[in-house]
Amino acid sequence: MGITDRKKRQKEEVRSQILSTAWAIVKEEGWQSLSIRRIAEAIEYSVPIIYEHFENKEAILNQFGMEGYRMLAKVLKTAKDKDPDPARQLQSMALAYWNFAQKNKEHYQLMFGVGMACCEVKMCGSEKKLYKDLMMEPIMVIISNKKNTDTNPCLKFHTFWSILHGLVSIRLTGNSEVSNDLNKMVLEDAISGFIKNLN
Amino acid sequence: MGITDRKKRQKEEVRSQILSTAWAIVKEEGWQSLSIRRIAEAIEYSVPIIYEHFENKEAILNQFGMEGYRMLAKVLKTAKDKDPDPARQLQSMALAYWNFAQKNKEHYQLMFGVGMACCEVKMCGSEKKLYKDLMMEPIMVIISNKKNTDTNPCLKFHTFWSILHGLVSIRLTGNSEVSNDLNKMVLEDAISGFIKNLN
DNA sequence: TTAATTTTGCTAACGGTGTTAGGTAAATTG
DNA sequence: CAATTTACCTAACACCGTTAGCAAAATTAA
Repeated sequence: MGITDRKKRQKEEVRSQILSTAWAIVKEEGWQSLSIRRIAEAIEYSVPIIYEHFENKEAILNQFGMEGYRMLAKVLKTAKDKDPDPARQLQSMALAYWNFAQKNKEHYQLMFGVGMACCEVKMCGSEKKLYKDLMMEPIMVIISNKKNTDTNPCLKFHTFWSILHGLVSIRLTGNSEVSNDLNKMVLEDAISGFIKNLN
Repeated sequence: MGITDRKKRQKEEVRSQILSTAWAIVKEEGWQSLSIRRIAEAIEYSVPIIYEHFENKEAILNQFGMEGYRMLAKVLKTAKDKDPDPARQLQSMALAYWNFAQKNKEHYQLMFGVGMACCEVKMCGSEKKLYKDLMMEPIMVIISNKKNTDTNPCLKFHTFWSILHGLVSIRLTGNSEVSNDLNKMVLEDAISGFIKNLN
């Protein structure tokens, strides 16, 4: 039956239209602007049609989430394959990870629940500065005690903070299955490594 | 005038009721369940009353955001004051930071835009595993090449990932004012420190 | 005490969201 | 040509943040 074939193709076409339209909206205006109604309007179909292709809005988001993980795996693989040395592999993969997040901001946000529907806490400048200063001070003391004068304290503070925040937010968003105890061990491991490197 | 005094007190009372009720809702059901209407119902006032105390919903959230920063600064300060040695100060503050995030999950989410209105990307188990395996492999190689046999590769992978994710998500959420170039330098700094520590 | 004015709080609406029940018109089948 | 399936839409439900406009109460002035 060629007719049912064509119908299947047409239905598939609508499905991919939904996804591509959704992506266009996200790219232009961010995740917060993505709504079922806006997709429906853009593809010139009524709202319930979308629910014939996806169970709900989350199902649409999941498509992009999975796509993101596949893309990340791909760039990591190519980075890894460039060199047989494991240490250089790690360096290269780290850079690839960073580049992926930069070039695919929207994917990364979805994959790790970062900055979605954020509340724009920008007004607390002075409150932020306080805890920043607190963490910065001992770092500067350690640096000044060493002969290595070209160490950037601001850079070191940022490294310190990144380690902490990465650890915490991975646990908070439930992106990991490790226990609290292991998480705490990771913390101590990472920080002691940081301090060793500081000297 | 005692009357205007009492009125001011009563108004202040309503304001703090709004905040405490909002907090109760968040604690019980998370940020996604917090709505102006639910607060109004709980304090037994109509919705517009809330707008007499706060410009909008975001203003309410900002209160908790600022409170969070103040709390964080406090615990960091006490941690720092426990020891004059800067290295031990860093260790202690790192632990304090971690404990703060654990005990004040809701505050931390708000402060750093983590896992808010997240899309629950849980279905991509196999997709996740792929990139995990890729990053894990070179770590295991390095570990096995060294004599230190008690190094946990799973722990090391998590450290590696935390550094990366922390760096990325801080930049994505706009929680930092550093440039892309500096951010990249932090990346290289942190990773080289990690690898050095791995050996 | 009464009239004018301010304060206080409400109802009801606007425009938006995700989701679904129920009905109509078109296309396919018998 | 009639019956049935398929495709699709309208309209609603229950939420959301936000605001305009009005009624009642409290305060002040005469």
